[in-house]
Amino acid sequence: MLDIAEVARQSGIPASTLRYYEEQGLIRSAGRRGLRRIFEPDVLTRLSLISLGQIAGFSLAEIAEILRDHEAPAIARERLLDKADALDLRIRELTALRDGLRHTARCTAPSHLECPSFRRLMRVALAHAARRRRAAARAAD
Amino acid sequence: MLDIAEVARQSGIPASTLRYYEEQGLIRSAGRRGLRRIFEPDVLTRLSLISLGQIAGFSLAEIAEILRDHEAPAIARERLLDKADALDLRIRELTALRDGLRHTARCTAPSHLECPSFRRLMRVALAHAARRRRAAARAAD
DNA sequence: ATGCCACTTCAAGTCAACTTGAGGTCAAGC
DNA sequence: GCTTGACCTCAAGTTGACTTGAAGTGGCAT
Repeated sequence: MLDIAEVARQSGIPASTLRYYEEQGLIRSAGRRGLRRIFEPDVLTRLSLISLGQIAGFSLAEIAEILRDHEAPAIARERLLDKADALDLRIRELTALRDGLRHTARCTAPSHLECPSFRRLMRVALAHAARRRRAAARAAD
Repeated sequence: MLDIAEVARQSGIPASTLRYYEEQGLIRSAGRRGLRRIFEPDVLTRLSLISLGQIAGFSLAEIAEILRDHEAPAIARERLLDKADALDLRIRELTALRDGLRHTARCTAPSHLECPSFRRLMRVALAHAARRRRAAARAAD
């Protein structure tokens, strides 16, 4: 059994955040010793999963939902595959962007705006931004 | 010359956001017709660049700085290459994550936690999260 | 010339994900 | 048994990127 300071030390996540995660239902403590929370060691695994989800671009609310599902007998496989596909798209975008940045740094043309590959990149950017706004608007319903 | 509604229409960015961007020094209007802003058409290029920067993970403040540099005779090539390298790292992480998600969905092992590749993925996640926190702390100075 | 309504400003609100602070409790070492 | 200080709660503050609302102005079609 670990106290909150030990969990913080081993996970690298501040105690304030751990309390916040508990309040949000992302983790739970095994009980209390007096006032103080005590945690089972496997909370560290759960915290890894939470970090993983954050990198993947899930909100904490989504992560909470997935973790709930995960505790049920069946794992939400479809959800994971969806997110993998979304990551694919994002990876392609970031790759294009990276290449665009390298090109921009290398290219000695008088203006980057004359460069077709740079202009293509910008079109992708606006399209992506529009997509994000639509997604945000949908989520606001 | 374009009015704000036309810029909004062509860029897909709401007028409220365009005013906000102007206030933040990201774009500027060519002048006013009465109270109303009028924009030169090349503001659309600038807005593309802003979206591009956002995808790349720059904050608006960073984008403003880069755009300022960009207007000076020399382009901040080094900065761009730095960001390209940072993107490389991020792309590698996301790729690992995507593969991990696909594996997790496919893998029928009783518990993913027993799977070595899944466990490796989780270590990467915690390390990444810690790095982000350190970066945020540095930025807070 | 007049009325509409797209524009304007400015302050305040929102959202996620935390952090901070004040004031309180209690387990443990001396 | 007393102090210390790590822990607790709960409310409020913070940051970034905007949005919203109220109240005002003025360009332009009729």
